[in-house]
Amino acid sequence: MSDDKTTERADDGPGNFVADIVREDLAAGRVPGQVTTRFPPEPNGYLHIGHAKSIVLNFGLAAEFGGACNLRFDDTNPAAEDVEYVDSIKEDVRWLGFEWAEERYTSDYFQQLYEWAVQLIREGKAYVDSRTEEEIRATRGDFHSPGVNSPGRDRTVDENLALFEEMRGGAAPPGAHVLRAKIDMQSKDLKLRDPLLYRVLDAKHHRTGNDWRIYPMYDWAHGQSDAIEGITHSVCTLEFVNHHGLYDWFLEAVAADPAPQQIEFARLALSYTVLSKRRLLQLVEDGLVSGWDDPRMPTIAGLRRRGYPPEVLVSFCDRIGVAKSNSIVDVALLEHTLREDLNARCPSYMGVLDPLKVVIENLEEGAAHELDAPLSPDSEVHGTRKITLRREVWVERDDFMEEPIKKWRRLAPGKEVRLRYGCLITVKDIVKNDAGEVTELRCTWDPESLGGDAPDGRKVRGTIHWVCAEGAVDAEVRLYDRLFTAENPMDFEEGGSFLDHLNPESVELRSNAKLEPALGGLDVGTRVQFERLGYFCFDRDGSAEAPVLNRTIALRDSWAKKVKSAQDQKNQKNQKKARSTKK
RNA sequence: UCCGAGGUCGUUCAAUGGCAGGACAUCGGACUUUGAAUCCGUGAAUGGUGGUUCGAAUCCACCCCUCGGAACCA
Repeated sequence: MSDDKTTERADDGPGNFVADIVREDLAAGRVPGQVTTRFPPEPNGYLHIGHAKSIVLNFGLAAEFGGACNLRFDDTNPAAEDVEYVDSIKEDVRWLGFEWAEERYTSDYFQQLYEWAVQLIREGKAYVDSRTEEEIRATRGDFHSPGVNSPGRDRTVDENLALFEEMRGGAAPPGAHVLRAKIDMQSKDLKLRDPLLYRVLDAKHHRTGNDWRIYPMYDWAHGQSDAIEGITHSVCTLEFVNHHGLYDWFLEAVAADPAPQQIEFARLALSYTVLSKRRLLQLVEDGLVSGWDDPRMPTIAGLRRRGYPPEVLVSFCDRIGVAKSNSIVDVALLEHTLREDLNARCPSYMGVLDPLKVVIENLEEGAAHELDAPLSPDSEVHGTRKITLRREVWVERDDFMEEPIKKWRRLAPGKEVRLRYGCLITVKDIVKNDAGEVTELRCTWDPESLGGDAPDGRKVRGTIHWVCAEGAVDAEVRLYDRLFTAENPMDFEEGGSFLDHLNPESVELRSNAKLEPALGGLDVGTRVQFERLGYFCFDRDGSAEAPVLNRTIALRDSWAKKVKSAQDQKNQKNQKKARSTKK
């Protein structure tokens, strides 16, 4: 074999330091039983592509090392959480292609957590503080000064037990008492300055109803839940690095053995995108998008509706790597991954978004030429479909220029172009309305070119898409673009907001689109390429008779890029000129 | 200012004391019945200063920069 070298230097993809840690732990015999991870969303919002990174990491670790990954809803704050979110989260994880070993809820552990808390009180490691929220905050100290001990620290075990029962049983109103761990108010690790374990909340929990009034705080609940489930590697994002000491302290305090290990990685940030539940919620609530699944949203539901296959998100997460340094991934990488997948997956049809009529004058009225056209230029996998050429066809308005710029290959007066898989036509006359708008192109065709080949082998550089007027399917097409115009939408001027960077052209409607007949009656969710335009997905807003399509992403367009950069240069030159003449 | 986590091409991830490499982006070329896809190619980086070493992105010291932390949120 000639590939000794390639196997020796196997391309093992981008880095994943978490997988490295697991591998080392396994090699050193530090993993009791099987590798076990969990994906722990709080059911207070929809999942987005940032969560996909965590999902792929956690489920991927379990798969790679033959272990298991649980889905755990971290539902310790009934005020913010709801079943609506539980359902959407499950749907999204499944759609991404992952199946959890067990579906768990932190609320499943409320009883155990409570018993452990009582144990901590008995051991003098927790106490009830009866001061106000403000007092507690004020005595915590800050970065530079130590905290001051709470008077609650001196209460006896029995006193604490009795007070804790008041909290649990209903005698104490919300805010009257909290349970705190007795650690060290002088610690330089602020998280260790007697953190709260429990607060009293008068809220109905979406699962436990009114069974409980005391609700555990994240830090108290999370590590213990990990321990209960036998999680070996508890992977979380970087902002929890500051909780690491407390995570370990709680585990040690209840003698969890073996103890899970918390590992922090950098969450995903994407250019031209906002990924924070709070801000996504704001977009939804302010009506700036149509909902959580608006095709412009970076939510899993939004991307799904936009036309992203789940494999694209997984493969994207695989190639961005997992590291510890905060970074912003270029959205172009996502778009590249998308196009790569769609190019292989989608059959290519023809659709005209902004139709302009072409009449082929020397093509006999009533005549119909039926042709077989391939559904993929590069492979046989998609087969062919029939298209029909008649006297009247639709072409893209953008494909005609009355006064063509240089290197223009498409329709222009006197110019010959190819109708893809159809024939060669030449523009003879332009018909305009009173307003001076072009309404019709009168052309002639070369009957010898039926199918699109030049009979004498002459070079025809321009090839455009078209749709036969008779039998065309009317459709609405929505052209989506990036939601924000700024690379980092969070980089706004003082007094402004990320909304200042909203792209006013993030969606454009083409309500008069004409599609080839083969596109009629396709199922919602079907993905196709429109030749020369991009990839499109049938949306649920449409019907078999009146389809609605979302543009998932445009094809790469090096011509448009060239035209634009030429224009930019011109503008710059003009500006310079203007400046120098001013002087 | 205290504690903690980080700092490698434009971006992102590698190289774990031994020739700084891949992907995306950029630019150029070939091909083309999608100005697509594909193929080929170009340019581009170790935050700084000292030290250890035959040899340092990697080890040590000091400095600089970025991010996170003082919720009865997760």
